Amino acid sequence: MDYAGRLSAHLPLATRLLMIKADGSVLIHSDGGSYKPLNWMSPPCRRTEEAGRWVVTGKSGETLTIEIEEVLSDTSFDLGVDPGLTKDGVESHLQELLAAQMHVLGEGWRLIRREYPTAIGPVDLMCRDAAGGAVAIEIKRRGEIDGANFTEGTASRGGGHVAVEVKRVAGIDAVEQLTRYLELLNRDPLLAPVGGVLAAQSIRPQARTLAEDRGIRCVILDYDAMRGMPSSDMTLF
Amino acid sequence: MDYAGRLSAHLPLATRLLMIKADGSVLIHSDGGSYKPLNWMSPPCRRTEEAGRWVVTGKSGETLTIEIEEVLSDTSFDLGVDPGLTKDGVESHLQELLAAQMHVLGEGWRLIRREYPTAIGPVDLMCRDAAGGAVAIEIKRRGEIDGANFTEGTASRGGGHVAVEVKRVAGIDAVEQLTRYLELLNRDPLLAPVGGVLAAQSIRPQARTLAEDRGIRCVILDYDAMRGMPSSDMTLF
DNA sequence: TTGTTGATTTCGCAA
DNA sequence: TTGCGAAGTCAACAA
Repeated sequence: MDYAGRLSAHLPLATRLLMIKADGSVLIHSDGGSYKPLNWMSPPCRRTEEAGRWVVTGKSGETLTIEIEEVLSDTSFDLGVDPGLTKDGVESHLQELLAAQMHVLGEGWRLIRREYPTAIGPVDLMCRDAAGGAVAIEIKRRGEIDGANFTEGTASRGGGHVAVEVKRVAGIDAVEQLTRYLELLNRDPLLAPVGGVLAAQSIRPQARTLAEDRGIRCVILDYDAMRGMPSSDMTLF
Repeated sequence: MDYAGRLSAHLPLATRLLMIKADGSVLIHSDGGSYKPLNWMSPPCRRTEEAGRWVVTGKSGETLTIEIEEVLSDTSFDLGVDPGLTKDGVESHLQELLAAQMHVLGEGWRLIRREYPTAIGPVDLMCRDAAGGAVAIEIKRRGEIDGANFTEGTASRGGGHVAVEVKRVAGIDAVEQLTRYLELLNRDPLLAPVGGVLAAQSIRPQARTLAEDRGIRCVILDYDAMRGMPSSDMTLF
């Protein structure tokens, strides 16, 4: 095998596993290492085959040339469409954690339901604070809060309803989104008044300023601490 | 498939390609994407097999559970030992190029040695400018210079010694690193005074500002042009 | 479209 | 063994 692209690489003659995916990409695996192949060609690419010689040409002109001395096995299957992979331990995991540990938001807080539906989209968690006020929570892992703390920010207003937004990587839009939720939720006489909480593992100063200017409480979540607390531990670390 | 480790992941039932390498590692590939499998278990790991159910346990206790509904094909081969891969065209290649083309840094510059040792680490290249001043070069491919040019930056000071740093992906730390080298090198009365040059394929404005503030010359390397010059051109770009 | 950041990163080198 | 930086990184996501 010879590869000529951003770098040059050469593989001597040996028994290897060649994989051709549906998109034409080619992988050359050895019998060890990790999931990374010895060499490969990423899609999009074209492959020409002639007399034991494959030439795979990538989009940018890089070439992967494979000389095939002997074929030990050659199988082909249509895998069909990929249903996709679902990962937890990320957003949804933090959502679970916070749902199971409402107390980190305040004494007496309790969950109403997850993925609370609204006209402009679901809020991750809906709950009530100690005074019985409704609380909406949207979960993401890291946010734009920076330097805030549970003990900081606008205190939970007794009896007031609180919407909690936990953003992952968002910018100021997390505050904007929470603001939209609050506007909508406050139109419901059964919920209003609804306060807001922006919760994240970290919040940028800009977002915090904007949030607090709108009376939205800023909350920092300690993911490691929360992960150590709950009863269920599907994840090991 | 279910994975429980640093995160949790689930794959629904579908036709997939399972690969077991000689070291026991397991790969689950779909028919697209890149060379990265949908899921995997890195070595070292152990695998137990029972009634269409594989359980792969990693070193740290993470588990990969695979339920096998139907086997379309099952082949096994001993690939033997891997002769290994040889790569060119990365850092060392650019180091070679610059070592062979000192003239791109200035007329009359010449190489002293590659991997020049210092107490805080090796400088990739040590050379002398036209006036006989010592020059230290550390090679990486892309850097944090952005918008600089050979004709820009602090001009090579006649007779002064110049340390040249060529960073690949570094941030401002490239400037810091070069600064440390310069401090150390300037303690050597046989070398001092030693100037600095930060060379890269691109440099971020921040780094350039910091560098030039410290009297470090900023240099952009034209990799394509440099590669086109020498006799060998195994790589395409 | 472009840039930035995280990854079950992997991989290499050096201390 | 450990730690750090590079990768033909890949991939998700914000600007």
